[in-house]
Amino acid sequence: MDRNYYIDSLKKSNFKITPQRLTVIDYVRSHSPGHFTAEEIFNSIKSEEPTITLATVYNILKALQSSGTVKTFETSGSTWFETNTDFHGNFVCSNCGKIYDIGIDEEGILSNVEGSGYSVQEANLILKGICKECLLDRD
Amino acid sequence: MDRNYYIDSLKKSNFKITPQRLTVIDYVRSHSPGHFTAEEIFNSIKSEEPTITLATVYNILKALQSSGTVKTFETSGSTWFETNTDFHGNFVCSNCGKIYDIGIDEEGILSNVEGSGYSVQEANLILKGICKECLLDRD
DNA sequence: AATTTGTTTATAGTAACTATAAATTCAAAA
DNA sequence: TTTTGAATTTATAGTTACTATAAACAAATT
Ligand SMILES: [Mn+2]
Ligand SMILES: [Mn+2]
Ligand SMILES: [Zn+2]
Ligand SMILES: [Zn+2]
Repeated sequence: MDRNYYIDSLKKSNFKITPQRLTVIDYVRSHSPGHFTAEEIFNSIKSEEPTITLATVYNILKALQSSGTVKTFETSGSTWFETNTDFHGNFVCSNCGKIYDIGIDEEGILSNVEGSGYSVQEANLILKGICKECLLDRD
Repeated sequence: MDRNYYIDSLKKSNFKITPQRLTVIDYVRSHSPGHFTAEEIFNSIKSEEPTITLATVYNILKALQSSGTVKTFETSGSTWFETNTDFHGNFVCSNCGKIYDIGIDEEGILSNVEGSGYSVQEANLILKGICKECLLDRD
């Protein structure tokens, strides 16, 4: 995604543009699509942004989330952030820890739920198992 | 589910039967189907089991989980335990906090993922939104 | 340039677990 | 039925991931 997409989305939600926010945006953009913890981002950018704190990274991610450019899900005791805002499954490999995006038919799931009278704001499908690569290595 | 189903499942996995484990089993059985945190269970059973600690409740839930009678998922910063081990979605209402079980076609999702070469051990669909009841009250 | 309001920083605090080791108890075997 | 050994519970300390607070600072509107 274009850098301005993140900036404009922040502006549309009345968030200010700060150097710290731009640094986080540049980080997630250059690692996109990917899955990050706040701590991971914090550790990676503190050379470039030496006064930043972990609390600020959490705040920035919350701002990005509320402006719609970042999504989250929880698993293995922590919160993961990602720039892939399309509906998809997140497959966590029990062996190597990598997280993979899996295309899933949104309509099939949501029609089911909304048909039962619920109004869905957010949906997360989290899968655990062994990934392709690890299955091959296991011989 | 029958009380012996939990007991036999523990035995099959070489877990011992203790009064504390039976108390937790009785609790989840009598609130089934439901969604519990470890703390919730701990607070509810400590009148009956006055020396029990929260660590023990966590241990017991881990034993039940590994013997296959209890499943878990994470959302809103904590781990939820449930006795419904069939594949289903968990809908969390943003308004009242209640969690509802939603029937979902497992085959449709898993065929998609396993078709891509992954071996799935576990799948969790977590939905957030406004529940039926809260939608009606909102007028 | 001045003002306002949002943001960052530093730091303290909390919630949800997890680890450790001693005391206890379960259950299989003698 | 007692003994035995491993599993479990308990008490407690520790950790991780996150949240709150308030003062210092900076962005953006005028
Ligand atoms: Mn993803
Ligand atoms: Mn459920
Ligand atoms: Zn793997
Ligand atoms: Zn509700």
